[in-house]
Amino acid sequence: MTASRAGGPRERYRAQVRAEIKEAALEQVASGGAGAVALNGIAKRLGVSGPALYKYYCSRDELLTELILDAYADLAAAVTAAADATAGAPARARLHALAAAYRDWARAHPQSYLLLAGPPSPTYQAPPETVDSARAVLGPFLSVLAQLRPGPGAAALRAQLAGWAQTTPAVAEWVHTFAPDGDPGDMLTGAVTIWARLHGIVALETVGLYTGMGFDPAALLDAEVDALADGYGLP
Amino acid sequence: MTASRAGGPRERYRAQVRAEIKEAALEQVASGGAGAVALNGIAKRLGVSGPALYKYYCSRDELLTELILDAYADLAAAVTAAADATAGAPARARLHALAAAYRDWARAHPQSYLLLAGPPSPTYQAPPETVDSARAVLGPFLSVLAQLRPGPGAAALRAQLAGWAQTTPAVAEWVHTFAPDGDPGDMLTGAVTIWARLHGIVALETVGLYTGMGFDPAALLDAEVDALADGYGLP
DNA sequence: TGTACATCAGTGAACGCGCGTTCACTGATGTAC
DNA sequence: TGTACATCAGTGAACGCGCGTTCACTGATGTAC
Repeated sequence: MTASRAGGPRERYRAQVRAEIKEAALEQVASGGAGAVALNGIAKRLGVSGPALYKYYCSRDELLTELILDAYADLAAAVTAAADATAGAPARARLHALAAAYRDWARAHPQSYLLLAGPPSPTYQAPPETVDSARAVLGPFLSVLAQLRPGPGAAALRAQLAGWAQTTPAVAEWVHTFAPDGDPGDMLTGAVTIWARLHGIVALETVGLYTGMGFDPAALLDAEVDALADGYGLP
Repeated sequence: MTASRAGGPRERYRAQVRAEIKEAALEQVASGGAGAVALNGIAKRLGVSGPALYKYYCSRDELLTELILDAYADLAAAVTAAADATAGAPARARLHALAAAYRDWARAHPQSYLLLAGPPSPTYQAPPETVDSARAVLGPFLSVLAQLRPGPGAAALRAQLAGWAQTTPAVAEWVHTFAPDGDPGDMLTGAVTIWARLHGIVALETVGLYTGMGFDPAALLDAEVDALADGYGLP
């Protein structure tokens, strides 16, 4: 038997073509959202017949899933880079930096952001890996929030999330990785809160619902980050 | 000439059929999002040939636009009802009620909410009426926020929005309608802030990104509303 | 009240499109001996 | 080093689908006199 060996020329070629396919698909996403991703269109752009793509992806949905996972990874990398770049700075300043990195990524790849924000098509079923990917984005925020003192208002939420961490070891471990000294309930409360605030601001901006309203979304983002930092007593 | 008179039987029939078409379209939206809206499918459900629909809507996009406007109106009605039902109650309690009404509407019509939250298709161009419709949703929040004292953090945002109200009479008028005694800059700041927070929480819930996270979105919503009320010094 | 006519809802056929996907195949490429 | 063979990327034709939209038309319905 003559199988293609790992790292062999054929396998390397495969990886490269897969990357080219994803690149073309990303251009389609950028130009018209998830709905614009069409295998035939990709094939045409690569100068190849349609069925050829089935040597690399066994369905359109599989390709979409990879695009989503890539987008998550990309966004996570941007946020992580901001966390690394501000290591040692006061928590509030870091939070501003992470939030700005999140928003900037969305502005640079608006349609990719919408890909993460919603189901790409009625029939599409999100695979479970996407949940892990979302965690990668939120992780750096955890490390920045490590010293938060949650307000009394979110008691119910905090209790629920503390319970989640207690019953789900993977979650507790994840929190511990990014915020070793933090209380899991507090940390998760902070993460979920900042996540929702970020998404709200960025999603409305991305779909264009601020159009015609005379304000800079960055100002709203800053105000919300400050409000959160105030509420949590961050320095 | 024998034109069909306003209120005549033919015109009444037209209105009824248009409503049936929208109803069928709404079912499609509910089952698979905006992408699932297909004229042929609607025709089939109404027991009518496809081209017949063109007597009522001259294109698919026109139908989509009506669905969006209807959804906005429906959501606005739900929020307004909550405002009316709590007239006279403390601002904080009313804010909770409006936020809950907003979320409840989204939970009752998740796909319709997604219709508002994003462009239904790559080619679709949102008509300007939708902006006015969004205002109708936010209006009741303005009246509830009438007595807010904005924190110092949002100075930049407040200044920008105050400027917008000054240069755009329609906006100033709109604010005045719902919050006659409020400062336009403060009012708009509050409205935009609560809007983004609501949308963040509700959108993440609607697309299912909280799946597997052990908390009740209502708890998050309550915590965020409380935080906002605290920040704005609402009773 | 009766009749002739204009209106208009609805039909059926057709157009042209692009889609995802399958299949049997060809021909180049890497591999094993 | 040369040769025979297995592998596998890519092709072209085809399937079946549903879509939005147009067109010329029929037949019922409401209206005007």
